[in-house]
Amino acid sequence: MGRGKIKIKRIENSTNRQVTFSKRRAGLVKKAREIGVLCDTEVGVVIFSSGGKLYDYCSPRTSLSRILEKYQTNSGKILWGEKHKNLSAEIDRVKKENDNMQIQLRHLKGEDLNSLQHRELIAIEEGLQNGQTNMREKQAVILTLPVAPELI
Amino acid sequence: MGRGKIKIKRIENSTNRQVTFSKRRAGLVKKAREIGVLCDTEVGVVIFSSGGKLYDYCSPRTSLSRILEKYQTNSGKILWGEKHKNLSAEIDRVKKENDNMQIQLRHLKGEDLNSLQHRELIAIEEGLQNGQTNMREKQAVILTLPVAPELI
DNA sequence: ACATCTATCTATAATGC
DNA sequence: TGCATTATAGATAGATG
Repeated sequence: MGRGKIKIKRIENSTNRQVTFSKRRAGLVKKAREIGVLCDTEVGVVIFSSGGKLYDYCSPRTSLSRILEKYQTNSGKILWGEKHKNLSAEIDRVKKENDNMQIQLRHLKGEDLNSLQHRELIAIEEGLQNGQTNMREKQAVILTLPVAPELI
Repeated sequence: MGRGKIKIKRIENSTNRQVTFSKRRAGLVKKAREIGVLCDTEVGVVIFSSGGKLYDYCSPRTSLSRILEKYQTNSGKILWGEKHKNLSAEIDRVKKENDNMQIQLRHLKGEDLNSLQHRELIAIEEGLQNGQTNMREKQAVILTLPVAPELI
C-alpha cells in the first residue's frame, strides 16, 4: 500500500526497515485496538524490534498478564515451561538435601540405626564423641567465666 | 474500508460483529506476519473473542513462550501469577528448613556454639548423650551377633 | 453461518522538505 | 534525521449467492 508494491521479505536497507517498522507498528496497534472495540474482544500484542526494544499493546480494562493467564487455561499450552521446570528442579534438589540432613540428625540422635553398616556406625560414634569433646571444651570455658552462664 | 465508513465502537448486531471479527482477525494476523518478515522482528498476538475462544499468532522461528520470556526480562513485568509465586514460596520454605537443620547438625558436631545460651548448650549436650546411649545399645546388639559386624 | 465480490476506505511506500 | 504529503496497494463493510 503506497506508491509502490513491495515484496513481503526482510527490508535490507536498515533505514527503510526502521521507518517501515515505526509505521507498521503503529498500524498494527491501531488495528488491534479497533478489533478490540468493534468486536468486544481482548487483544494483546507484543513486538520486539530487531534491536531488542519492546513494544506492546493490550486492550484496556485488562492486562497482558491476565490475557496470558487466560491463554494458558484455554490453550493448555504452558508458556513458562522452562522457568517452572527450573523452579521445580530446585525444589527437588533442596528437598533431597533436606532429607539427607534429616537422616543425619536422626542418626546422631541414635534413631534409625538398624539399616546402617558397622563402618557407618563407627563414623557416627566418632561424630558424637567429637561433638561431646567440643561441647565439654565450650562448657569449660563458660564455667571459668566470671559471670553466670545464663547471662552470656 | 469498505462500502461504508464505520465508527470504531462496539458493533451491536451480533452477526455483523462475528463477521467483522473473522475478517479483522485475519487482517491483524496478516499484518503481524508482515511486520515480522519485513522488519525482522518477533511478534506475538493473542486474541480472545467475546465468546472466549482463543486465537493467536507468533512469528516463526520462535514461540509465544520465548517472546513472553523476553517480554518479562525487558519490561520487568511479571506475567505469571499464582503458580510462580507458590513455587517460589515453597523454595523459600524448604530452604529455611534446610538452614535450620544445617545449624542443628553443626551444633551436634560441636561447631558454632559461641552464640548459644547456656540452656541451649545443655539441650544439645543431652541430645549428644542420648545419641551415644542409643548408639552403645546398638553396638552391643551388633557385638552379640554371631557373624562379623562388617557383614551385616 | 460461510464464501465471494466490489466499492470504498485505510495504511503506507515513496517522495519531498 | 525526522515529519508531512500523496499516490497507490491493501483491507474490508456491505451486498449477494
